[in-house]
Amino acid sequence: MHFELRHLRTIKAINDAGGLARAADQMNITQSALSHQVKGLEDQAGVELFVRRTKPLRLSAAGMRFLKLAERVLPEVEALEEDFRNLRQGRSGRLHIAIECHACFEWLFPVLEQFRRAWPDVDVDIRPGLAFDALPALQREDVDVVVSSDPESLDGIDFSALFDYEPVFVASSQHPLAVKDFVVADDFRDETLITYPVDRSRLDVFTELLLPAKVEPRAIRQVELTAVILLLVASNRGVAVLPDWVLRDVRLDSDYVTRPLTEKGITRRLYAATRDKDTSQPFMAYLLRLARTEPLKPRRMSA
Amino acid sequence: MHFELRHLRTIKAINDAGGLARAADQMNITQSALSHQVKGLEDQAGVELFVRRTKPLRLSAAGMRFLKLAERVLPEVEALEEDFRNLRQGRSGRLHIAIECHACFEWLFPVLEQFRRAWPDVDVDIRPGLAFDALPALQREDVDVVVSSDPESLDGIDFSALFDYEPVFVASSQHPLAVKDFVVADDFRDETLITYPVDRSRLDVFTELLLPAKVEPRAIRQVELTAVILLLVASNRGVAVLPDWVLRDVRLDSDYVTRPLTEKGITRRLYAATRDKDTSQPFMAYLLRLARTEPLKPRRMSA
DNA sequence: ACGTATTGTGAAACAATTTCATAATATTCA
DNA sequence: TGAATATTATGAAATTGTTTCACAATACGT
Repeated sequence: MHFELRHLRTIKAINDAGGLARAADQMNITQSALSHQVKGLEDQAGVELFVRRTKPLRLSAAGMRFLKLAERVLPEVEALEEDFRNLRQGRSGRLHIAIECHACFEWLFPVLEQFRRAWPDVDVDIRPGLAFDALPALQREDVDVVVSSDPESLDGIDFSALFDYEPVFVASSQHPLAVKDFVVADDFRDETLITYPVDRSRLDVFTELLLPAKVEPRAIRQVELTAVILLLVASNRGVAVLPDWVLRDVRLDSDYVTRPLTEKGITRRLYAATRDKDTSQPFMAYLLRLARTEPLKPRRMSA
Repeated sequence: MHFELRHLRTIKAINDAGGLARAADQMNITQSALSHQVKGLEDQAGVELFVRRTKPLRLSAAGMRFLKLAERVLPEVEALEEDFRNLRQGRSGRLHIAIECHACFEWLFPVLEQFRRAWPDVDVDIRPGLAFDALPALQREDVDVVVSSDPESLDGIDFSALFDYEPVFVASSQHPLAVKDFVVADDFRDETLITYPVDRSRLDVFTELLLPAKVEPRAIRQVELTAVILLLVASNRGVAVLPDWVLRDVRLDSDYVTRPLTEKGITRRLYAATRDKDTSQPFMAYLLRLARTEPLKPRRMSA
């Protein structure tokens, strides 16, 4: 005994139309087909769904229960069908974002706020847990966008450049290094470096400066929140290296000094990784455009 | 685009089994059949339901929504299937009863109370509104049992005798007629007769006594509740004729007198009308047995 | 009781699902 | 990395299910 939605649709149509013949019309099949179908259904169910004694076919008590089920279930099914239609047309979808760079919250949040207004049917979320192994998760479709500054050549994955940024040294204006025009790797030897609590391989100071120069800071202190890092820096408990966009406000604050790393400064580029089949989806394209233009109007890509 | 429960079952099975091949095993079809089915479903939906890049097939975001639907809908469908299984085995069903005789509540209620304990899955109800046209309603399957004292020969309808009863005259012990051993039609000429608010054709006093004798009571007062009728009778505001089973307690009460109608008394028989296809259903047979034996142990059928 | 409206039935046409055999692809483990 | 294994995909044929056609049977209204 296995019911099908076809059966639910049939029962509902017959009830709505008030008769088998009229229902058949509405469903664009012959009355005969419906009659066979009802017979088959009643055989399967082993229960009489209709009162045969009367002429315009009417539902029996058991048939009524069937109808109740149909009226609860069919709208849900149709809602999903509608959902899929939207999805096919790119009006709805899922946008779960993994961020490898810990500081990206800072510009991503406002971007997503704006995105949400433009695409209310898209299911937006940030998955901070997946900082590790974000790209495999992208391939497995556990997430839909990965924000990263380390593009890899991966099958089926597109990397779209978003914008360039500069990892910038920040210290208290009381700090000895404040007198220098720029800082170099050796300057960190006697400093306490404050970083996000992530692996060195994903911190620009290390990958771009300290590891190549084989310099180890005197101490490292890991702090979760950007605001707290800045607080500690201001009270001279250590120094930090943060992306320039995080330091927008700090640059104007006389408690801090900001200095480039190396004489020329270091430039890094941020990318959004997406599955190639999604990259040109309307809402995805919209997000990428937004992420390229919105975060920092003053500072654009340099190349 | 038309989904079927088969598709929901497929998605759920693949998710539960963690792979297409294992799911096919569980569903007792070949892996190939499932593969074709999934392909067909994705074509219809126009949406990728699975991540093909990985090997044990996994649900995509859209597939997850489909799964959610399946997990909401399938249990409901299975519940109905279970329901129908019970119904086929006669364990569940509907028992909506129409009573033509207004006083039948008195014995029917306790009977149904006992019935409900024995058949908890049967949907029991009394439909008092259908006192008129109860038999057509029975044929239309609007109700399942009609309690009546007027059997008709009707196609597809069985009348099962339940028990005999006697319509009995009841009056205050202060009433002038209390001195008589029995009452006759003429005795009503100067009385206020208290009856249920139904048509005369369904009141034994009229059909069996007053109409044949062409006697009209001085006044008629219609009262809904049996207890209220008895109250009015006790305070000598009128007389009534009620079935003996209603008067069981009253007979022992010195405020009342009860007297037979005519010298020999009148005997009526109560029937339960059912559709012939239902009459031998287990729970229906149980109800009829109960209704025959339970109401009045002291008084059984006389013929 | 007759004509009309409605439902039921069997055989054939049509459409779908499933199987079989085998290819293609991913994953695992040495 | 490359074989061995596990898993999914595909095409053609067999099977099963659904619909149509033509007409029979049955209820309903006047």
